[in-house]
Amino acid sequence: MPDDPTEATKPQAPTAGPLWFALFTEIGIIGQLSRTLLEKRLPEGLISAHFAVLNHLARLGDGKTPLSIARAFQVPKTSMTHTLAILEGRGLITLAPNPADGRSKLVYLTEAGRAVRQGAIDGLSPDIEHLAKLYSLEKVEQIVPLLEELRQILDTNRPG
Amino acid sequence: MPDDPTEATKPQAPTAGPLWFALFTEIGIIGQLSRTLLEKRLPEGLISAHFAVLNHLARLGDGKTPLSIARAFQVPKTSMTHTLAILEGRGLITLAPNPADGRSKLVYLTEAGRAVRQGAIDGLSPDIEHLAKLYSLEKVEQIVPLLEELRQILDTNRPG
DNA sequence: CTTATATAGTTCTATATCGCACTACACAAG
DNA sequence: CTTGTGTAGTGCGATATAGAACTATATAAG
Repeated sequence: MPDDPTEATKPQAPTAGPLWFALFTEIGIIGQLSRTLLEKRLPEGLISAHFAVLNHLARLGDGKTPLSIARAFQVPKTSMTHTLAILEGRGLITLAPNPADGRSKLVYLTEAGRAVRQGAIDGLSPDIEHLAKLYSLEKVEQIVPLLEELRQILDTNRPG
Repeated sequence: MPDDPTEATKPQAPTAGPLWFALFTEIGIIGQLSRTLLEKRLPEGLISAHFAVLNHLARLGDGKTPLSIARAFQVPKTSMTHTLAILEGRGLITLAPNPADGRSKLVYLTEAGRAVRQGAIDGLSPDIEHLAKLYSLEKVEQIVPLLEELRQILDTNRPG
């Protein structure tokens, strides 16, 4: 029935669907491209998911639990266990028992972890400057709040 | 030196970097959330990457080569080989030799493939209607062209 | 025609992601 | 204290992603 051409004659909301699809498609591709860009600036073997954790801890403060980090990125906790094991193996974070809860742990950045994060950020700055020449700051300023709002809506209406 | 506070007093482009970071962070998280949303509406075992291929072929016409599809999504061709093998195994596409190039193949949607795609789209329409109540169409219309432009810039300036 | 180089796709292998089942601890009820 | 229920994290297995090396075909140079 959605293929019925007469459907399209409905006065309100003629076909918002395709626009939403286009939105998510663009977001998917840009996500892919930016991930690739970032990973070129990371030490061998580190990927976007690893950086994301380092960045999260540096920006919002470390001493977070693994589960809270997993939730922040909307990934299963098993994935986070794996990511944290890699980071710990590389000496970029340390895992300490949570004094407030025996089931839990707390994640702390090491100096090496901070350095890797800062190095990636510094390494990206030429890329960003280059982008800034081609895509005006005004556009970025326009998009970011719109995306933040959308993210929040998707986030709070998750279970579906 | 990027931590030097005096840096921030530069008249032009005081710190565009963090804004760009925020942009890509939001895009990453929204990508993650929308992927999860989509996968709830797909048949068991099919994921976002599989749907993307079906959708691509349905929208732009089938008879594409595997490599062209890989490029459209910015994934390595080895990943596409795998994805296509899954889709073929499920009877959602067929792979035919390319009469114009003996090295190459052409990908065609089967009726089952079209049906799975349409089923996912139909299944998503309640979700989209729900989103549309919380996030105005105007905002989507505002974002999409901005993202398209950004994607194109990232796409053409890839090698870095 | 022969050779050199480039391209499409696959195979192999390593790592990432994620669901399921499990353990350990927390906390409330009794 | 004991029991029942919920939560944090892990181990394991299945599938996804991606780089390196390989095969087969195409195309250009001579």
